[in-house]
Amino acid sequence: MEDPKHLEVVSHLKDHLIVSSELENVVALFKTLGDVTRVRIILALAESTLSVTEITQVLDLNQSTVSHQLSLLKQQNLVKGTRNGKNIHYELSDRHIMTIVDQVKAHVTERY
Amino acid sequence: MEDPKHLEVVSHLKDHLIVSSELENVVALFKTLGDVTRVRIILALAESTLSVTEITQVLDLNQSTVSHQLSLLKQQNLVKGTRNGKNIHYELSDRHIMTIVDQVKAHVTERY
DNA sequence: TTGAGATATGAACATATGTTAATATGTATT
DNA sequence: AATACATATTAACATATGTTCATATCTCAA
Repeated sequence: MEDPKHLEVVSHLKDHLIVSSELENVVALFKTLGDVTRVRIILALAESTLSVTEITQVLDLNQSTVSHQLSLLKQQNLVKGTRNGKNIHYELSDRHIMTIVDQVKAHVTERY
Repeated sequence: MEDPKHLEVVSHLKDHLIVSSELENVVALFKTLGDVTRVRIILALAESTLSVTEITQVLDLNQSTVSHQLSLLKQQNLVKGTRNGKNIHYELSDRHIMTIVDQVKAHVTERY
């Protein structure tokens, strides 16, 4: 009843599925994108470069929340900030991110 | 010192950034992909259709853990299972997922 | 150098999440 | 029907996560 090829494939699978540090990085990135606040910040920055205060106002968030989340986004290389006097202008560090978001949007829209 | 266009853009941004249910869905999908165990299961299923027991053996996981995580993956339409006697064969429900994973891999690899 | 505005940081808290053990449910075989 | 195997479910637990308040740090202007 069982396909002999299947058994062979499965028996060898264990050795081939390595827990690479690359996997850890991919997952960490997904985790970072798995929060509404952070994605809203990303979407806002996709429209325009913004200071922390501006993000706070535009998204109706606590200043502290914005700083904390920006810090996580920076750690993942998703945004970068450059000081401009008293303000820090934040922007997406990479076009790639929007591509990813669009990709997932497409997946979500497809269902049903 | 401030670009007048910038001010205008920002002042209108608040109304245009809607918290859509689509956003919620995108984020939920990211959150689902933001766990090593779940991604490992996805990567395993990308190689071959597998039963719960096989996943358990191949990935060295608790049977309960596998069932729980498969349940979450099913909720997000990432995998589907079809009963086959005592076993349930799980497979990726959609090619899209691997595209997304690859996309993110590319992003991660790019850094430095 | 003092004060005010902008941003970051630390601690505390409530909630969410992942894993496990125990058990229930489903399915085939005898 | 009884047993064994496969999968799902429930409850419990420890840990992780997101938000907030309070406060620190940084920068400019007076």
